[in-house]
Amino acid sequence: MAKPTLMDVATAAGVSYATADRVLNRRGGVAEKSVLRVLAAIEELGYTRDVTAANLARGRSYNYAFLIPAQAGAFFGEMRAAVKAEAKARASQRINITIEEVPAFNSDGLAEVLESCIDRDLSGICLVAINSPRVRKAIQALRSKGVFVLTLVADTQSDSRDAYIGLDNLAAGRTAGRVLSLASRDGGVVLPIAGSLDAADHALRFKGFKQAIAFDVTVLPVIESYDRPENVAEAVRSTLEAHPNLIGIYSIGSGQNGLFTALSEVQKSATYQRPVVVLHDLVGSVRTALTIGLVDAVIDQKPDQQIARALDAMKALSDGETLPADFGTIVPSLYFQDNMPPAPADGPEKGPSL
Amino acid sequence: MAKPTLMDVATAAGVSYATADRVLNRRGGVAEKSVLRVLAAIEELGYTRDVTAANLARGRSYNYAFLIPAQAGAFFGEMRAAVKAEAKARASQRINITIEEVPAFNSDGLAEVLESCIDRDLSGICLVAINSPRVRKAIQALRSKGVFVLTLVADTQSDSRDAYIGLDNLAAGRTAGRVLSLASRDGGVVLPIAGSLDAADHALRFKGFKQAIAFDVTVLPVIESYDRPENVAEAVRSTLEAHPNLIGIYSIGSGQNGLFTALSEVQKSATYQRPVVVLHDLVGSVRTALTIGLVDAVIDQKPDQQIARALDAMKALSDGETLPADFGTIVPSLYFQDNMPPAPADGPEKGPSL
DNA sequence: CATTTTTTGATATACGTATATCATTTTGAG
DNA sequence: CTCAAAATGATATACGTATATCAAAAAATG
Repeated sequence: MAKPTLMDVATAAGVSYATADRVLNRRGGVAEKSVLRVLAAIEELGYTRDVTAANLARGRSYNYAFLIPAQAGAFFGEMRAAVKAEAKARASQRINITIEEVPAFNSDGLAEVLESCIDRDLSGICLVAINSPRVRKAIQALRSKGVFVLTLVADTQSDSRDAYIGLDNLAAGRTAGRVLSLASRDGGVVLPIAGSLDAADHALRFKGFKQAIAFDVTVLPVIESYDRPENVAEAVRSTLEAHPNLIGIYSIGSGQNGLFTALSEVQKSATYQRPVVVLHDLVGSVRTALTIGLVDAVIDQKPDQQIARALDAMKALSDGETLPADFGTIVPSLYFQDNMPPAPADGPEKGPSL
Repeated sequence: MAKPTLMDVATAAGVSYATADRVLNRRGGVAEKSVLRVLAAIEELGYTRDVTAANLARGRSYNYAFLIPAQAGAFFGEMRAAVKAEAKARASQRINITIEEVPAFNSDGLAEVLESCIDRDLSGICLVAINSPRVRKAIQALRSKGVFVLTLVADTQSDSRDAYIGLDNLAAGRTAGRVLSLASRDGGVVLPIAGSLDAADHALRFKGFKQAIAFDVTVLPVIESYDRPENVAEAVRSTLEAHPNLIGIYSIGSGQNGLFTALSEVQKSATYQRPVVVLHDLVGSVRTALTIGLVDAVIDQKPDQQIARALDAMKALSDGETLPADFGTIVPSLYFQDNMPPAPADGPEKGPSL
C-alpha cells in the first residue's frame, strides 16, 4: 500500500527496471508493446515519480536570484524580508535563492547587475523592471542562455520576459472607485491623487477608478504629485476649501507623507468631516495610519504572495511546465482596520537544523 | 561553491563522516571538543541538511487525511477541490493525502470515520469539527497514538486538538460592519441575518459586526433563519416595508437562496433603493450574485488557503516544529465585483509526469 | 603498565531515481 | 537458416543522508 516505486511498475509491467526507466525518461529504443505495458502499469498503480529522489540523483538544484531595489521605502524592505523567508523555507528543497541589491530608479545600475549575472549558473532571475535598451539587452542575453527572467511589481515589454508577476492595477483602481462610491450614496465629490499619470501603473489604476465610480459622483481633476509631499499636502488643503463636501480621496501612488500631514490637520480641525481615504500598499506608515484611523481602506498588492508566486513560476518553468495565462495576476486585497493581517514577523533564527 | 554536504562538514572539522553524523543527529558518545569543531564547521560552511535526501534515507513519508463533509453546498465542494489540488502538488514531496467523505451534520458519522482512522498509520488528520463526546474521544485516541489532529473551519475545545485553522470570525463581522457603516454616512438602518446565534461562529461575526457599526447607524434585531430560505425572504420583505430607508443587509451565515429571491424582487420593483448587501463565502451562486450586482460585497474565508495552511501546519508539526500563535488565523478577504479572484479551475489532467 | 572505557574511523547497506555499460535475447530482413 | 539490428535485462555507480556494525585508536582508570 506504500507509494509504488519504478521498480514496482517494472515488475507489474513484466519488464526490467531498465526498460521501465527507458519509457519513463523517453530514452527510446523500446518496443511499442512494452511502452504500452509500462504506461498501463503506471496508470494502474498510480505511480508518480519521486521528484526529490530524482533531483538528488540528477544532482540538480535550482538557483534563483532576486534583484531588489535598495530603497528606503518600506515596500521593498518587506519584499526583501519575504524573499528571505521563502529562501529559508525552500532551502531544504534544493532551491537556492540569492538577493542582489540594485540601486533604485537607475536603469544602468540595474543593467549592470543583470550583466554580472550572466555567468552565474542561474536557472531564473526575478527583477523589478525598468525600461531601457540596455536592460532589455541584458535580459535578452540571459534568456538566450536559458535563464528564465520574470518581472515583478513593474513590467517590461511582454515579449522580453518569461512572465510578469504583479498587481492587477485596473482591478485595484476599480476597487478604490467602488469603496468611494459606496461611501457617497447620494453623490458627492472625490479627489484622485497620483504620482504621475505617465507611469503605466498609475494610469491604469486611475482608469479603473473612473470605471467604477458611480454616475452621480464627481471626480475632480487628478492631482499629480511627482512624489513631492508638499504638493500633496497643499492640494488636499485647497481642495477641501473649495469643496467642503469632499467625500473621498484616492491616493493612487506611493509617497503618502504629504497626504498624512494634511489629513492630521483635517482630523484636528472640526471644520470638515474627514473624507474617506483609500490608498495603496499596507506597509510601514500606511499600516500605522490605518490602525489609528487616519485613513480608511488600503489596497494591498501582497508582496509576500508575489514572491511565493514568482518562485512557483520559476520552479514550474524550470521543470518544463507552462504557466496558466493569468498566473502572474495578483488580485488586489482590500484591508480595513478590521481585517488587517498581522505585520510580517522576521522569524527568529533557529539553531542548526536537526 | 556548491551546497556543502555533511561529508564536507566532516572534512572541514577534521573528523570522520561518522562523527559528524553522530553530532548532527545527537547520537551521543562524542567528545566535547569534537562536537564543538563539528558545530563550528556547520556554522562556517553554512551547512543545512538536505531534508529530501534525509527523508529518502529514512523512508519517511507523510500521510495525511482530510475528512470533508459530503454536502451539496458549494463550499465544501471547493474545499475538496482544493485538497485534491494540493495533494497533486505535494505528491512529489513524499506527502500523501487522502480525502474521506463524512456525512454532514452528523457527529456519530464523523466519529465513526475518525475511529476507523486509528490504525491507518497517519501522521496527521484534518477535520471540520462537530462537538460531541464521542468525537472528542476519538480525537483523543488518535492524538495519544501520535497523530496530529487539526480542526478546520469549525473548532472543538482548544485543548483537544493540535491546531485550529479557520476564519477570524470577529474580524469578519467587523469588516461587514465597516462596509455598511461606510455606505451609510448619515446614519441609517441595517439588518443582520444569521442562521442561528447559537452557532459560535455566527455569534462571533455578529459581535464583530456590532463593534464596527458607526454610532449613528441603527442595527435592527437580528433575524435567525435556521437555514430556512422562506424565513429570510419573508423577513427581508417585511423589513423593507417597515424601513424604506434600509441601508444595508449583512447575511451572517450561509444558505443565501431566500436572500437572493427577495433581492431580485427589490431590484425589479422601483419602489426601494436596493440596500447594500454583504455576505459570506465566494462560492457557487454567491459568485454569480456578486458578478451580476445582486449583492455588493463578499467576505471570503479562502478555503484553498486554509487547506494549504493546514498542510503546512501538519508538516511543521510532523517535523517537530512548533507553530506560531496565530498560525491558523485566516484573515477575512473582502471582495467586490471589481477585485473578485478568478474561480478555481480544476486543472486539466496531465499525462504521466516526466 | 595493563585494562577498561570512551571516542573515533572505516565501511556497508538502504532510500528511489538517473545514467551508463555490456551481455543477452528477440525480432526482422535477406 | 543466418546475420545484423533492435530490444531487453542485469548490473554498477552516483546523489546526500540515515543507520548499524566492527575494529582501531585514544583516554581514563586502576
